[in-house]
Amino acid sequence: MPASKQQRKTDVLVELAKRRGIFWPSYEIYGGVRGLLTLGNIGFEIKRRLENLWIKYFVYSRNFQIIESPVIGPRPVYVASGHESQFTDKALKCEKCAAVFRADHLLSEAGIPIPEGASLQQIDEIVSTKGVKCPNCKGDFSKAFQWLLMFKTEIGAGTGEIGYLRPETAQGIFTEFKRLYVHGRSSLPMGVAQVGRVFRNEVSPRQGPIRLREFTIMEVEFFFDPDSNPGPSEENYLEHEIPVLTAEDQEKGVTGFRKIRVRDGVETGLFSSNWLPFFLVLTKRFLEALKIPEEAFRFREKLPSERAHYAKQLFDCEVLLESWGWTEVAGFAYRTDFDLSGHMRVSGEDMNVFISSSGRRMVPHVVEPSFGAERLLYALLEYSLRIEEDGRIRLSTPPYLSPFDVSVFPLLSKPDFVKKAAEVARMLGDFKVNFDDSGSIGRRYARSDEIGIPFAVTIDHQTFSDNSVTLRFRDTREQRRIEIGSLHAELSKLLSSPKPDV
RNA sequence: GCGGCGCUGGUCUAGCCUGGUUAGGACACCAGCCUUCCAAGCUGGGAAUCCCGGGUUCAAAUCCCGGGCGCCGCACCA
Repeated sequence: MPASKQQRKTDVLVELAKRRGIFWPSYEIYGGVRGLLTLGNIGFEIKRRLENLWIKYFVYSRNFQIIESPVIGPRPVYVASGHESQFTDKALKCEKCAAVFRADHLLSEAGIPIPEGASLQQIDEIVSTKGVKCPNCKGDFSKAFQWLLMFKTEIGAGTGEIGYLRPETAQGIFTEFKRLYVHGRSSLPMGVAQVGRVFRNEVSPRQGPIRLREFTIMEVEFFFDPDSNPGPSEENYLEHEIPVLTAEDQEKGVTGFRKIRVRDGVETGLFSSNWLPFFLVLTKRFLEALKIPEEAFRFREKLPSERAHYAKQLFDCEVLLESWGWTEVAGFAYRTDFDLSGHMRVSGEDMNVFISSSGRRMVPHVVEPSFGAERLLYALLEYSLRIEEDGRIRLSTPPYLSPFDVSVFPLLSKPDFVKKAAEVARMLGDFKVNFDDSGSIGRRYARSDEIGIPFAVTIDHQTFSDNSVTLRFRDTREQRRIEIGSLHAELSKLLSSPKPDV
């Protein structure tokens, strides 16, 4: 077996990504910064198409709103959201061996319950009165310290007004809720989406493109009234099967997942809101469109101890990756009215809405599907990567998620061939065309396959006599002769993306 | 954060242990020739802060110290 077959896909992909301009570590000339990544020409386009497909599935198909809010938020926003106090690790550092522990984990493992939101002083007191020592070396701990996972900045010159870089896009939706509700014709349910950069000052980011300090989130805040809109009015989603690993199964030590028909899950009370399984089914359709294999993703219900501070119930969508195992690519949280109530309390603005059917006023509840774009991009690339027997690399991305729509090549790099090829390339101006006339035809096909361009049009001798070209398919290397006149229509058909059917 | 290992043109790497010519190769790239379909060949070419800083030495890619980044394990991952 050739060595190339035993190569890790991760290594091949990372090498390809650097060499062909998909992604690479940022600021390398200054030594690099952990957790920051630059997307190149190819990576940018694949990610942009991935985002567009997500928008098609999660925004357009449901007629949701989509907005773009600032990356910087004033401090009160993140006081109200609970991030300033909760999106933080209180940590203890051993004075002897310098190991760092999360205070809550360390103390609860030692059988000492600590009060919710304990202050640093309280933790120091507990540590000294209970005589807690470092589990590694029995050394003493220094004073507890706080590690805030949000990036902090200052708004304005010398004003001292603290701002935070957003750790999620959600708060930019919640803070605008009153206006968005009017734009949404003052009725529930209502979905508002956002795609944008978020920032998390991770203690120790690693795993290449998987754990980043700055990345792109694609999320929907879905507002509803649990009494009058407990779930979708259509019932199609109930008949779908989804791969689920429940909290109950995990507590029993089960590690696999099982296929659950949504209707059965609903009837056994698995879901705290029926909007959760609806979005899980939509996500299953989305991952199918990404060609992530059926056995390679699952929805894992998070255990109560793993849940974010705002979540009543949380499912992660995990994709199985070669190097990192089951990896979270999306989270589905039932946030209840936690966020709007928080902003109501801190800002003093009334977030209640009037429900006509019941004549009642209430603060809307929220279910939030939230996707990490870079992780999905990586998963897409890993499951698209093909390493041929002869060592050739091919990215078998779905056509609608490829960095170019089509390559156009002259068979030979002679002036008349090149001229004709340029003409055909111009004619296909509605598509993103990769025109290449350097090297041999085989080399050009290889370069084109390597970055996943699904189709190639080649101008050959016959083109000059009957105005036909060959259309080559990346995955099969099959070639079909086609009239130049029907090329546009044929490509449009081949490049169309699927529609969510939920 | 802790420990181990690593870092050399765009990519992958030889050289490092045992300090000393113009830091070698493969692939990729560019130009020309050739070429009737899958990384062919020929000729020429460009391209390297040997991760950064300091130290030892007549002399450092090579030895020592500190830092950055990467990988693996531990910890962390609202």
